[in-house]
Amino acid sequence: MAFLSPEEQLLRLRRGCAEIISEEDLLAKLRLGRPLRVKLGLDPSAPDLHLGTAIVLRKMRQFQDLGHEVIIVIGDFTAMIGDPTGKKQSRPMLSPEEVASNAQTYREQYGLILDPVRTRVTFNSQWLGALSFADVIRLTSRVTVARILERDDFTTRLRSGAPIHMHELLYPICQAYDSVALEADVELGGTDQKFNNLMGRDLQREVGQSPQVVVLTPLLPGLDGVEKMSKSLGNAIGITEPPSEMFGKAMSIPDALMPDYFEYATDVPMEEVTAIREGLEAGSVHPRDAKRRLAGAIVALWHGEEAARSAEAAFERLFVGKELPDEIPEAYVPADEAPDGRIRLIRLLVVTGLAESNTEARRLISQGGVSVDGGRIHDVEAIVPARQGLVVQVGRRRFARITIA
RNA sequence: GGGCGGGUACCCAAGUGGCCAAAAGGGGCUGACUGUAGAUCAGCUGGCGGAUGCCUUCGGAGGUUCGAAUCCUUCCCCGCCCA
Repeated sequence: MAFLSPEEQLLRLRRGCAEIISEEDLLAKLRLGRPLRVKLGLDPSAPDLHLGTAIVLRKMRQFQDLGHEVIIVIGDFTAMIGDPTGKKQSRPMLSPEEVASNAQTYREQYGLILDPVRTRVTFNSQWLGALSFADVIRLTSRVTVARILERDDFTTRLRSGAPIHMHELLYPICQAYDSVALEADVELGGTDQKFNNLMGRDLQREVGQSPQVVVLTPLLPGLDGVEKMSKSLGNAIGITEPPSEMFGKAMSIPDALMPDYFEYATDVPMEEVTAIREGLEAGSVHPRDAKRRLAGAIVALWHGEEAARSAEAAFERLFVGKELPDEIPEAYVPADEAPDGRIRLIRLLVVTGLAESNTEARRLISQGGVSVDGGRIHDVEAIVPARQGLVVQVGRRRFARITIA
């Protein structure tokens, strides 16, 4: 795949990008005829790879496949600040031991998308930690306060009276310095990273380096269709989730998001994506069918065609046919919870973790959300047999198969 | 350093001595409907073996009172303005 002409490379790289700053610069760099250094900064927390984070990583993989050098920068040093972008908490710096043990985890996780042998993983404490206070002063002297405050979240917080701490202002500068330290040719990032990435360009220019090209990928909205996809918001589809889970979640995205998901989260050819979008708009394609195609394509990307087909079949049985799923998680009930082979339903729900408290269990039962062996139970005080293999269902999709332990 | 305004449940935000486990909205959960979801409608949304009852919760710690989210003292934290 390597040795494509610069123009052809640009053509491929452009697909699925939100913005490239700038295409001319990228083309010029591609024409240098050497592998470009492509940098991506990532949070040091345990990798949480989902369809959203996969977008930028897959773009990175594309650079790899075109013969370029990719470098992942784990922001272990900048984690002390916590990216002011989100509500992310700042966290203490990792110890060298933690860094070492995490490095392996990153490698494995990112290896699911990137080519492991050609991926360099670095930690920015390596160079940021080496700076003296005098270095920091010299560095910050190159950036004006007005320039930093341009950043949208700072402006917003300032206006709304929310606190902004001094060290947060340093975050963009730190990230920009990563690019300087690595002499990056290209920095990848989500659109929310635009400011930080552009700061890298400025700083590189300041120190006499050729400014990096900024390649921004779109942020994928989560299942709720509002917030961006993130594990902590519970609206994510993880790339290692089992096929049926993945399929079911994909089916639950809002209709309006389908074109975006097709384009950014699957390999479905753009011609087909366009055809589906037009069909949806014209009413000639049923949204349900389009979404099945989407869910199938997502599962196929991570688990293969075969898994996609069986996931669809399972979905059909479970939701359309309202049958039990193939695999029901086991839940253990200690034998002494049911000395006479019977147990209060309320207690059963709590013991199996299907309800958090007796009160919640009561609530669920009285609202008609609880079934035992397929039969809905409305009596809050019901006592049920604590039998091996008993299937308890709460709501639409939470199941447990009882094992007496 | 000075002046002013704030800190309430997952979030936001009312409440200024008892009717406050604490309004409204958001979020979440359950049900109905459906194409899975969404939208819509209805209900629920601190805990306690079944309670006109008890426990925990209104920044922290003390205090006043029969009774405190509400009053007092003190401490911590945040914002704005002035210097």
